[in-house]
Parts: sequence; C-alpha cells; structure tokens
Amino acid sequence: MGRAPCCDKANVKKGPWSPEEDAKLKSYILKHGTGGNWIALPQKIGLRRCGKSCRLRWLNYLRPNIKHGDFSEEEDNLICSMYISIGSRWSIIAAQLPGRTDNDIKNYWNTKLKKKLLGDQKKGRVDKRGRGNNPNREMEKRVVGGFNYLMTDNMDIGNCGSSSQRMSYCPAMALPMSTLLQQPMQYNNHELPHPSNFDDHTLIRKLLIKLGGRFYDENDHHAVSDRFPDITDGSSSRNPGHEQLVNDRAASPIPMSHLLQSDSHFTLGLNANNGYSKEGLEGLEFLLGYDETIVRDSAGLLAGVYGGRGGPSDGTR
DNA sequence: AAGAGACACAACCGCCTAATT
DNA sequence: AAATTAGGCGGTTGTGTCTCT
Repeated sequence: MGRAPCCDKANVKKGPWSPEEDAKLKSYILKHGTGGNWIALPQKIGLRRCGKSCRLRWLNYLRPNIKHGDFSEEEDNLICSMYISIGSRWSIIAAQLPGRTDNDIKNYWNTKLKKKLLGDQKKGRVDKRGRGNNPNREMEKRVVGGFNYLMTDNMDIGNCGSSSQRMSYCPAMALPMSTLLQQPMQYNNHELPHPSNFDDHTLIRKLLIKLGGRFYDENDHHAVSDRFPDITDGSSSRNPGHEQLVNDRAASPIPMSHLLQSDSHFTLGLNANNGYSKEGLEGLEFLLGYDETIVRDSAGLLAGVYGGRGGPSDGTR
C-alpha cells in the first residue's frame, strides 16, 4: 500500500504562471506558511497546479529576498571555485550565496559563466544585461588559463573522469586545480560532511562516483576493480564493462564510515591514516590522466573541500 | 523590415532517497 | 517487507526577447 496520488495530472495547469496565480500563492504562504505539505497547498488556495510546481515557483521566484541577475564579481568567483571543487551541486553552491536560487545559479553558469571560462564568447557580442566581456575580471585572469586545459566543449570539470568518453579529453598535462584556486575557499560546514561526522554516504558517494572514484576494501576480495580490470588499462572508453562498473559502484557502495575506519581505501587518494593510499593515487592518476604531483594537489584540494581531511603526505608512495 | 540565429531564464522532467502506508 | 509517494535535486526544454545580417 502506498499513499494517495499527489494530484490529478490531467487536471493541473502547466506553463507560465499568471500574476493572479503568483499573488494567490504568495499571499497564502506569507500568511499561513506551507504547512509542510506542498501537495495539499494548491487545493487549499484553489490553484490548478501541481504541488511540485507551486514549490518550485515559490522557491525560485516568489520567496522574499530573492535576487535575480547582476551577479557580482565575488559571486562569480565563488560559483566558479565551488564548481571546480564540487561540480554541479547547485543547491550547495546556492547555499553559499544568500538570495540566490540553485536554478538561477545553474542558468547563470550554463548561459554565461561556463562560456566565459571556456573563452567561447562570440566575438563582438555583448550580453543583454550590459555586462559585456571585461578582460580585467580577476576571476577570468585566475581561472580561464587553467580551465582551458581542463575543459572542452564536450566536457566539464565536474565530470572529468566520470565518463569514459569524456575522459579521453583529459589532457596528459594540466594545471593543478590548487593553482587555479590560489585562495582556499571557505565553506559552511553544515552543508558538507565533516570528517568527524563522515556519514553523508549518499553525498560523498555521488561525488566520488562522479569523479570516477573507486571503492576499494581490502576485506572485499571481489573488489569491482578486480572484476573489471579494464579500469586500469586505459581501454575503458572502448570496453562495455566500464559502464557496468560505473553502475556497480552506485549499486553496492561501501559505507564511507567503514572505509575510513578499516583497512579500506577510496580512490580520492585518502586512506584511514590521513594520507594518500597508493591505490588512491594510482586511481586518480588513471582516472584524471594527470601526473603524480597534479593528482596529489587535486586530491588535497578535494580533501579540503570535504572537511580538511588528508592533504599531501610523504612516504605513501 | 524581416528572417534567422543566439541568448536568457522560467518551468518541466526524471531520478533518487526518505517517508509513509 | 513491499509498494508507493513526497520532496528535493540536477538536467533539459520551451519560449519570449534581442541582435545580426
């Protein structure tokens, strides 16, 4: 047995919201709140909208103190830096930018920032909001040069290494991410797992998988990498087993707490001894196609993002 | 002036996880 | 325990507007 259906799909209105609908939704929520139940909300107000749609409209447009457009220099910087660090986790990025919604940031990234970083501006065109191409922007100076090593039209840094097809674009020599991020970013720790409370398995697992991370457990004699040796021979882009491997990673994750407490490793280069495991560095070297120094720096940056664990350590390799 | 293409962004879609029955 | 939905999230699409030719 499950719950009752959320709404009558055939009877809900779709498409742009009218000012009347906006006014109804806004005034009701301001007076009564959502009541923790978006599905019931449209019926109470008399809107022919799906609860999901109401939620989206409120969060992205009607909510008080929402800012639209005119991203500042600092906001640009933060978005770029966080994107490099954690990829397209728009909700986390939005949490660092008061008044900005994940949808807004996502749109801004997809339509402007990414192109800017890729150096893909149409010659002579200035964007409609009059921001134009400002060659003096600090963020551009700092990031663009390095980004062009890391990105092509067909890939983005957040996915580098996650797709066998995309991986072929990863250069043999690239600038370390740490040099692109000359100043360490400050994150609100409540949004990211902390090493002492490393139990957000879902979040971390997603990131690791996205980055091409391998879960490796010395007690597991049937580690996925053993079953799919192609992952280490550089032929994964042509081997159908690679896709199965990716699915396998997602299907049977090893809990992060276990990885950190036992003799296990995961291939962002960090092990239970707060250093880089040999397997980790090799995994990253392969997955990212970088040399040892670059992998070490990148792993350190990622470790910093996830609460400061790890960092370069000597003698592990 | 008109058509084509580019752009911006609101809204939808589909997936995942947690909660509920 | 299994089935099903709600809520949340990231990816994608639809469409109105702007710019160029």
